[in-house]
Amino acid sequence: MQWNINIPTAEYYDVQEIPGRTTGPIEHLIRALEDAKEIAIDTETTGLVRWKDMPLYWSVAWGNRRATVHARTLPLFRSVFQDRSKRWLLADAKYDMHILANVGVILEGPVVDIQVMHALLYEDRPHGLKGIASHILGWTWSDFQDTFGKISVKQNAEALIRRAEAENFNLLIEYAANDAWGTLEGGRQLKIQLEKVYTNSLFSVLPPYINTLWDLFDKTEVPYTKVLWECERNGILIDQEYLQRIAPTASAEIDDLARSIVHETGGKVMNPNSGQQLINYFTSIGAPLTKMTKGGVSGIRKTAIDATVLDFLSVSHPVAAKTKRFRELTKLKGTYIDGLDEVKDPFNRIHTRFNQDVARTGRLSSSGPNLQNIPRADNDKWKLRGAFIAPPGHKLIVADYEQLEMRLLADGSREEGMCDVIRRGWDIHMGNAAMIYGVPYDDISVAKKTEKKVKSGELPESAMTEYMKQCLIFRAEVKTIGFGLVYGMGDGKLARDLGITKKEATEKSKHFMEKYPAIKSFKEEMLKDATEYGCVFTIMGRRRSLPGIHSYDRGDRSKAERIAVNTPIQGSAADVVRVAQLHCWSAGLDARYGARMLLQVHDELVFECPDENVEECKAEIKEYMEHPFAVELSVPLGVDINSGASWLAAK
DNA sequence: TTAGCGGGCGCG
DNA sequence: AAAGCGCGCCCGCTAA
Repeated sequence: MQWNINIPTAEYYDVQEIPGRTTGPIEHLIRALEDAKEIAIDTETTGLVRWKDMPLYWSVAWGNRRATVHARTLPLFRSVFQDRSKRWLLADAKYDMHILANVGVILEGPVVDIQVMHALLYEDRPHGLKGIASHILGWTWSDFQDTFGKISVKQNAEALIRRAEAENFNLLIEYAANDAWGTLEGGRQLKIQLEKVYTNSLFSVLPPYINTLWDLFDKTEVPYTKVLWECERNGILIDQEYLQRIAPTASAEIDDLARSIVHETGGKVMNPNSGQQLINYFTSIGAPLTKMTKGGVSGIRKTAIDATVLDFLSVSHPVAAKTKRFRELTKLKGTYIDGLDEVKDPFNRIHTRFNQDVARTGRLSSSGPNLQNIPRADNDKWKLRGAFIAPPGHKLIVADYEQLEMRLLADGSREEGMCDVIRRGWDIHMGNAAMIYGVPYDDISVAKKTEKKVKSGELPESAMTEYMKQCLIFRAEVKTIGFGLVYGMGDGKLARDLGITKKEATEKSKHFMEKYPAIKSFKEEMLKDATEYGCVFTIMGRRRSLPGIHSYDRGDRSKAERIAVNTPIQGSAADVVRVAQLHCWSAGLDARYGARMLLQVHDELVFECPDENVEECKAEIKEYMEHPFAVELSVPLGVDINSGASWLAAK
């Protein structure tokens, strides 16, 4: 096969020369790498578990050479790995960094993840090494499975590689060296491409040193990879006994509920988690099922039986209420109680992956397990956040941005009314309601407080006056409209959410826009960018292209328009948090306080800190988070920061 | 047994 | 005419 890139011969090295196998003495490779400034590196490992698995082979590419090397040589390359002036190129960098760290190897220089580079340029394409190679280099080679065979229970990665070692060693050398060469060449091309893309920001704070996507990548994404690697490496401690205590209770409760449902439906529903059985049952008793699902990729719409439908049916059918409860409990049990238990390390710590190249907006995603969707206390009878704890002598510090997206909307639009609300330190939704309906802020505030006291039984129902109720309706309306406009909500959905007619909803959103005209202009500006340039920008100059914006399909076009409004807000929030994390990291909180960053949950950071340093550390984190940029935004950023023995207690 | 899909639902 | 954004995981179901 002829490829349109040059592929040098794969060299092989081991601790000592092996006639007919190695290419030369290992010292030659050490010397060559000592001279190299830019090196791609990859590992072949015993498996995919990042806190446990070990390297078997590693491969490197630099200049116009590539080599595969036995893992036992790694200690000999100390001088190479410790050289801070070297740039390392990797694909899925954090994975290999974990594997290397498992044998004591730390890459001290900057680590460049070509998957993140690719994600900045081509949001809608696959960012895996093989995907990048075929897309950017026009080069494909046989993947792990085609080279070594399928990983199964009986044949794990190590067994497969050992077999190749014995049976077809050259194939192994070739495969490993391909990965490194593809990474090096892909990285070189992507750098050239990133340098060509000039970027922009609607907001005023884009630092002068960011002109192109390469600048954005080099200044923020590259150091961020290491920050995230440390978060992953640290992991978060789990209270093992806590989980063990609630697991049987949960099982028993679920079983009871299931039995009761089977009984009440006369045995027609054997498994309340089966949508089909539920649909059959409710149809058989003549219950109305009108809602349809979206239909997934195929677009085939089916009868929906989700929480909204079950709520509706609950009024006349107790089975529906029980089914909903059953779903909630099995979700908690399966995903969070059993799920977390299965992935903890021997020290009861859980290591999520923070994916830097997944979300189209520039947000992180978290997986294996996802620690960004742990239930909140108000939605979880077992208080699972209480199972995430600090070790003895430590506290968890939890820092939350207050209304970050709304504040960025205020800054981006320069809507004076909204900026004013924020500068006064008002609650954003109450303040907006006051501005838009011309009601005194204090009245709404009093109404909210009274409502709270009535709910807790401290005050009688009669304490709520009609006027107070009206104030709260104003607040609820403005809150829904506010969130809705960030997501591009239509009036139909707004009407449904507020329980009013569509005509009324249209009136209300019109009224909102009349009072906050700059918000309207902001939306129009984003749509203009999208139409003219085919992309929108975030505060740090991240781009998202919108191919659907000129689609002839009205649905696709509308979707692109909603994205055009949402991405600058959601993506800018992600940028702010990212920059704050970089500040926290470069401030050396670990060295000075023994404080470690553990989690990022979009607008929230979680740290672990020795008791005696908690207050000082909190003050510093708050400062970094509230002032991420050299230039101040047009509104202040607010951070709510707390500490406690657990994630639950620190809220 | 395994893989992929759709529905549903947890979070921000 | 109607249309909310961004994720990942569990479960049931079907096909291979």
